[in-house]
Amino acid sequence: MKTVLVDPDVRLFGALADPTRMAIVRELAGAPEVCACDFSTCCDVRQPTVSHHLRVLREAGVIESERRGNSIFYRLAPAAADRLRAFASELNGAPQLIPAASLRRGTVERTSKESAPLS
Amino acid sequence: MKTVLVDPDVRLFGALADPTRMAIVRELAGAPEVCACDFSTCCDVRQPTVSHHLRVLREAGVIESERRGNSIFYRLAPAAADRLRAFASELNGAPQLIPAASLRRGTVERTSKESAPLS
DNA sequence: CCGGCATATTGATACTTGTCAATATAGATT
DNA sequence: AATCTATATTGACAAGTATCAATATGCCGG
Repeated sequence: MKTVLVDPDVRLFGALADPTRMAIVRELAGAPEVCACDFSTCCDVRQPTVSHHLRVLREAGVIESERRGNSIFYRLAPAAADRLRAFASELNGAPQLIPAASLRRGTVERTSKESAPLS
Repeated sequence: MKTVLVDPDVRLFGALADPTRMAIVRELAGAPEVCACDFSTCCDVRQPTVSHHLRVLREAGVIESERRGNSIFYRLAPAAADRLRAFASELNGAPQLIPAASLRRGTVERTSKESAPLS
């Protein structure tokens, strides 16, 4: 499997980038845990499809599973929300090497040819 | 286009669920803005592919663009990180209707047949 | 150990998507 | 206007994925 070749963040976002899986995740966000058998109804897909999506979510680290008797219960992985927040911080908490203001004045070089000031 | 039919969050995660787009986003996280012409080199794809990915990211609300002369400069949309954090809160800040402890004691009913206590 | 229930896997199919070469569009410069 | 540079669009193709029916596996109760 390519499983290990993909960036964990890309993996995480890929897991959340499907309407059925989003429905599963939102269902899990509203309860401490949910039996696998309950997703089929709420997501309007057949059982094998549910099973497939649960696997994707689990392998991406979004959910955790626990067998109890015949049933398997799923819950959100505690780390999932943290990983999202960490990525969010990566976005706007970035080390600002060059102050945006100086760029606006055209006082620093650019990698591209264009160097006109901002409109 | 189905454009408007898809959940905005699914759209957002879909935009981040590709290694090339992730590279673009990370590049943008390290600088106030980047010229479109610079992504082709850093992401090792041809210009039309870069253009395609930039469109996906823009339509998902991840990035903003601004034309300046011949070039077009891109930067991260300020709201992007906030949306990620909001979703993260949706995950673990969920309204806990039933205290997890009572479930653990088996004092409430479940939608499924299984009702054995957690291991 | 057998039948029944819950979940997983397989195989097939339709749809989506990432990529590129070729071409089009838009702005700037001469 | 002609042309150059930068970006976008188109069309084609390969690869990936979501879905299902059919089937397999695993667990429990008799």
